[in-house]
Amino acid sequence: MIFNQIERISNLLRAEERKEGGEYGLQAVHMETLYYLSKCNRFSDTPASVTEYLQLTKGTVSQSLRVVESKGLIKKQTDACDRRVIHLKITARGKRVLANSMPPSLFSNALEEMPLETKAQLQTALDTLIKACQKENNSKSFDVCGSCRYCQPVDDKTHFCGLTKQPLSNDDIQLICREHTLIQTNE
Amino acid sequence: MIFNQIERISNLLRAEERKEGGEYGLQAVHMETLYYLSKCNRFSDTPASVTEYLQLTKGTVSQSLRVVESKGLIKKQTDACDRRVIHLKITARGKRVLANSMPPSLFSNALEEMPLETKAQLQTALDTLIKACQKENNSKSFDVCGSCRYCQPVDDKTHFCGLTKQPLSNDDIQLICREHTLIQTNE
DNA sequence: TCAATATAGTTTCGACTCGAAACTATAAAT
DNA sequence: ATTTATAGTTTCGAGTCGAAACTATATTGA
Repeated sequence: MIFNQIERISNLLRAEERKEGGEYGLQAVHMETLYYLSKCNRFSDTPASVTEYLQLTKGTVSQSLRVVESKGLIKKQTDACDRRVIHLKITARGKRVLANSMPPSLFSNALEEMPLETKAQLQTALDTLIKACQKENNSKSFDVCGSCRYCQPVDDKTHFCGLTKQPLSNDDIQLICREHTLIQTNE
Repeated sequence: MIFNQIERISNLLRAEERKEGGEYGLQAVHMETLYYLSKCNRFSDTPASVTEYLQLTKGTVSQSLRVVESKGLIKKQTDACDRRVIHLKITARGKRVLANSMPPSLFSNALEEMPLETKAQLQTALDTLIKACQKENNSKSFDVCGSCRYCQPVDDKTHFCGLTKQPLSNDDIQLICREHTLIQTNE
């Protein structure tokens, strides 16, 4: 029953993405890519990360990125330390498209209409579901730094990533990281 | 925030559909088509209904259906009353594929793990969200007969559809109908 | 240190999606 | 009986998608 609902909402979302993206000659997967890039941290804005997030092949993603780049929505930047790595930066134009389209108005309006209490319940329940899926997938949780086992508080303004050995700001820890690892729970 | 979660779950679902479908040479949209056909009623198993449900164009759907048919998962049947209309029937093979793949195990397992109370809250909250989306879309709600304004109870075993003038069984009213219309609420 | 191996990304191919527009066929309306 | 509407198909071009071969850079290790 819940799966029916998820499946339906997923189709609604995809239809909206097609509709919104269509105005700019974009496909649904382009919108999903752009949206991911707007939510991920500075270690996770690479073709490989997009590939893992969407669970496609790197060849497929490479082609889609070429299209999105050709429309002037992202820009490629070679990493300074590792010249194999490319960072995908959303352009000003890309940000405008994204701001107009995501979330699609169908969802922002529907969510606005919902009672606050129902929204709070929905958020908590979805969080439980996502965590269960992440556990089930047992790798690649693609969540925000704040909920990662490697994230350590330093003071009230900074945190520290035990994996990349990099400092993280309060803004940083709200971004999605490809290296995100679930906090271990003993059961 | 809730939108982030929905977007993530939607990507997880699509990835699972690709994975499960891939074993049979099927694409994600093929899985969604098959799943829809397994959940819809006898008035709604047509190419036009699939088109409206997925919000694609009829040309696109026509081609996808040809592929799904060529793999022996559905069969086309011309309607007896209106020879323009085609009914899409899932074959035994199609049913087997569907039973193996939908819901994908990632979701059935994750849902199994969730506490009953959380599940109940999730279901209620998702229902509210879907209803809000249906209202926002103001047409094409694609929901089960039971929640349609045209559905009238006759006795404890049968109902009656005021639109198609057809009797509906208790099983029937749990299937998705393309003519589904929201019960009007005065606000 | 230099060769083997691993990693990040691109390219190419073939099957398929997707929208748009032209098309066929049947039914309904006038 | 002729329009008009509806259901579905076909064709075209751009793009997705996976698989496999490819380039380029980093890392490993003998």
